[in-house]
Amino acid sequence: MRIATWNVNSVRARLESLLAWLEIRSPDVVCLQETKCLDERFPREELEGLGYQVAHHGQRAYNGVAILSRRSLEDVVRGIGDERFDSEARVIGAQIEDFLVLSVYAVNGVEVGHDRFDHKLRWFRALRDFLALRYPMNEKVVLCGDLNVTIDDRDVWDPQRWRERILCSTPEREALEGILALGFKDALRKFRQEGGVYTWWDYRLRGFERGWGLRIDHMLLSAPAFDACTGFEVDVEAREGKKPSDHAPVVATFGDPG
DNA sequence: ATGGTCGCGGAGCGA
Repeated sequence: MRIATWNVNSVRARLESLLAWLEIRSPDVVCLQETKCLDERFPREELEGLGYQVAHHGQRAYNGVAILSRRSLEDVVRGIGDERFDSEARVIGAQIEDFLVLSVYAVNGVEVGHDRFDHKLRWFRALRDFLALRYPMNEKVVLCGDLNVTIDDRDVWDPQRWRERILCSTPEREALEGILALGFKDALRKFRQEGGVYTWWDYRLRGFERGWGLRIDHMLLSAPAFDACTGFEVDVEAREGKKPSDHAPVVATFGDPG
């Protein structure tokens, strides 16, 4: 079983690249973020044509999350059951065989001290409460997505430059730590301890060409999922081509590496 | 400190 997560920055703008990537990599499950469209504009038929069942939770122009699965997709949950936050489409979950999969797009927060920064911290607390209520950690829980936070300075190309700035600040890292404290572990760190693994590069700074990256897309695993995880990679090549997303896909393998 | 590039939707907002 291979599970991927990818912030595509508009599923419609990225459809050609996404379809080509799915054909080459053929993951069993794909969590998408920033689909940026209503459900009726989601390219369902094209994805079903590649053998995927589709669950989408979208809105007009912003946000939007989806789960694609070549295996049976059941018990779809949209939102976190908190009306303070569910006007923005940021969370979708589903059961896929013995995995509980979540596709999450965290609040960005703009900058430290901004109104949206405080909103981001409150949103993380609400997400934590939702997970604590609905996701038994003795199951194989796979929380995927653009969490818009670096876990520590190994996830930052220039920690001095990014010190206490958005995506890297102590309050954000503590908010993410609140999720991890439920019992999740960072899939990457089962395999690699060194820094320099990034998933996002700013379009504006021409960050990819300069190696100016951050790791803000994560796969957080419950202990049973962590134990079952046999591989992890960031597909940096997908950030290279023409008209790329600003994020690279992350792919984890569970069970037989094949 | 500032600006830079995308995508949506058709001006300005969000990232």
